[in-house]
Amino acid sequence: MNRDKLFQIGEVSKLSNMPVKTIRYYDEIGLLKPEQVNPESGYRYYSHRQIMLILVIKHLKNVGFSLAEIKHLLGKEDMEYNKIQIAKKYKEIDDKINDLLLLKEKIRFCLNDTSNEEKIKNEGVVKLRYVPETYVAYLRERGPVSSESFTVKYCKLWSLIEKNNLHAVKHVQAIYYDSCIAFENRNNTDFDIEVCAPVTETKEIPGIVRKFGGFNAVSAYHYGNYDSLEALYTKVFKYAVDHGYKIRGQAIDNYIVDIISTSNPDNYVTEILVPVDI
Amino acid sequence: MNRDKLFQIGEVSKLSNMPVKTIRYYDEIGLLKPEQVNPESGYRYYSHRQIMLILVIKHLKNVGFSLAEIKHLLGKEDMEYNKIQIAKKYKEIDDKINDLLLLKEKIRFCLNDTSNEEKIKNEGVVKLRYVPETYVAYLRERGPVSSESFTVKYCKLWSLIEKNNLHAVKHVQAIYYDSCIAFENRNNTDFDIEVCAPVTETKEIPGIVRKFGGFNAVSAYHYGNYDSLEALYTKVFKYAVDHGYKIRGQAIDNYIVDIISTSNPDNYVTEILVPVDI
DNA sequence: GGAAACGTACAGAGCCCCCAT
DNA sequence: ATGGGGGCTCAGTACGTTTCC
Repeated sequence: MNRDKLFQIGEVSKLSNMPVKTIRYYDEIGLLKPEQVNPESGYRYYSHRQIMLILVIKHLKNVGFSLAEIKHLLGKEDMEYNKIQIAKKYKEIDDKINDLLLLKEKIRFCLNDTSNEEKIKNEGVVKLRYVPETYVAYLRERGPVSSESFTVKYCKLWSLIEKNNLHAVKHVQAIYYDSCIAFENRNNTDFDIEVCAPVTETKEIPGIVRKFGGFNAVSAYHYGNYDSLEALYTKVFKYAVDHGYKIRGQAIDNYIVDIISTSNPDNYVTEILVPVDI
Repeated sequence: MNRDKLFQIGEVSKLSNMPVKTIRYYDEIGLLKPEQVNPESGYRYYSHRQIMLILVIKHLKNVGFSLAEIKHLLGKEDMEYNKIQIAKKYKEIDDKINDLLLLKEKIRFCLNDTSNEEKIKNEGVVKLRYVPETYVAYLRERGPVSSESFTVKYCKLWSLIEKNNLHAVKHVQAIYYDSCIAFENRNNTDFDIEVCAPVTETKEIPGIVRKFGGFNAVSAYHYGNYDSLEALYTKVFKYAVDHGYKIRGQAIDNYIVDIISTSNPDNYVTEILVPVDI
């Protein structure tokens, strides 16, 4: 039976279009042993059946099996078993596609956000806008207004998102539930603050995901670091009062471009929102 | 400025939900250096800004950047550059999705084929069927009928498919252009044989991809190894003659279940086709 | 006594470099 | 030119030991 022509590793490589190193590696891990090995030179010799096997391995690799799985599959000659494995792999690939589609969606938001940046170069312009309804993962806690405490809140929010397998998109927001007090009592260290991030999931989960938006708000864009946010808030509140809108009592920072997108605070873009009833 | 609270690595780990080892590893590769290091103990101390950076790193990792890319991105503070990189990554993901969709399609064919297997348990039944039009990658060469020479032909066909970035689906076929001679001149070593495989691409490429099918053929299924294929061919030819069909002069092996799907030749399923004009 | 540090090995699927024939 | 082997990649994880707070 072994009177078939035997091929050297280089010939096999050329025929099967598979690097020599890889074929040697397959021998090493026991996936594809040569038909013969010259005990003196260590040269490997392959039969045409093994070359076919390389094609089979390629096929299975293309279908997404790992080398370990392929080794297992080649061991069995049972069709049913293979069919089950392939069906499983099919589902795996479907899941992977769904993950990537979500990821794509996420990135699309990033791109949109940064390109939005160009059309919102209306620094300091105050106007009324409707905030559409979305679902957000949220974390509401009392605490001081300091970047350190914000960091902690964001971390907690993110842990929440990760632990519940949610998919956050777009930018993060902070809601100050007692903004009116805040502006009078600067050095208070006990504010009622919520940080939240829009997610793709569209159902409420008590304590984790809730609806946000669905109201009108007076809005303005702020560029640069957060030192001068307050002046803009004063302007926005004044706008609401001047137009006779009823202020609901919260203030919202909508971090369009923040530390996630740029390391230079001068590039920050923040929309501030004061929800009102008109 | 450095009067902020500094965090030990364990605290950072708990807050950011990132293993201690990983944070240390990020220091090692220079991705995230601690704010301070105690020169005596080697203890690392992080500020809240660096904890935010961990979230940024997580975000970028989620979006598909490698650690090296992230290091590069964090080095720059230029928005435009980041935007370009993100757009690039977006395209990468889109490509990956398309690849997976093709792969999914490919697997769907595998599953269909093997489930077809059940409904074609009509061993030896000869009947007329229409072979629909498809596009196939093909390789037509003269040579002997031996498994060795077939191996070489398949390898060449596969190289062709790979080099032209084609996407083969379903099973492979062999077309014997001088089948009539073949049955008389068994030991001839110079047959006109074509091996081909259906591809998803739907345009002809001269010498590589062509249309196949669009004709009627007498068909029968063969189970097991190829030793007894010939008897079935005789039966099929007789069927064509008996029904008064005009034989076109080729014979086609359609390898439904072959070495790619099973390692046991007893499980092989081959459809044989003799194209006819009715 | 828990938490920090350090060093080494391992995972998958190969790729790259150097040396011998 | 064609073999062989060993070390390297990536993004960590696991194990073991020692030192620090």
